[in-house]
Amino acid sequence: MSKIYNMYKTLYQTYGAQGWWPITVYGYHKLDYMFPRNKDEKFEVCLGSILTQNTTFTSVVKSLNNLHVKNALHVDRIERMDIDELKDAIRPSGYYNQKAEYILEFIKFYKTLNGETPTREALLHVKGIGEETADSMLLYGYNQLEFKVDAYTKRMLVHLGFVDERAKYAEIKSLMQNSLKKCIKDEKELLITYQEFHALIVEHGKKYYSKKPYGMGCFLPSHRVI
DNA sequence: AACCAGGACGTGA
DNA sequence: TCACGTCATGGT
Repeated sequence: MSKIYNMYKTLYQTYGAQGWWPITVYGYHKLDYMFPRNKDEKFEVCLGSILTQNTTFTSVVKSLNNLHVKNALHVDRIERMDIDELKDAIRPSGYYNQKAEYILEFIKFYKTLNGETPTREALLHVKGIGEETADSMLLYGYNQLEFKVDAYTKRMLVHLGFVDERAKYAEIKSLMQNSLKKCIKDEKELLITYQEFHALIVEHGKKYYSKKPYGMGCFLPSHRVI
């Protein structure tokens, strides 16, 4: 019925469960989702979401581990940490000057939450948090039904003819969410599907949508009618 | 050696 | 609104 949902099923059958978001402290790539995430995990997901901007997650793991061995994977510790020490810890994931600032901006906001789930709107007002990072935090940290769209998602959907090249973030997000909502009525299953789908797209994207021309060898069916 | 990675922001037109 | 430059380390 839904080509998008079929796309998900094909990717899942191909690559299997991805188990995102990978938590580094309690076990990297652990495949149980742990509903709901505890406080430390939420915070780690948020930090990782900032750190992973335009970088590979393996670099992020190094940064998070640098913080962890300093026992600094906590709000108060990072806040009190010397700024240069923070920059040094997150250096492996690049843009360390910007990201250190972003992290401190986020922590200021995070403390006002008192453990509550942030709204998307509020997250977007924090410097350094754009649409993708906000959805990343909400989807994987707070288990909210916010589909995460990234560069791979757009490239793939453009290549397969689902959206136009100039499609904006919100349009692509709506396409994915509306398609999946029609097919999946159970909320928890829908959430896991959002979480897995994005992870599967990244896995698939690394193989077929990182080098130009994009989509070479991609086995997913095109949306275009022949 | 060039190119890209699980982006966001600031600027000028 | 939008195209473009900038931020930076690390792997291929």
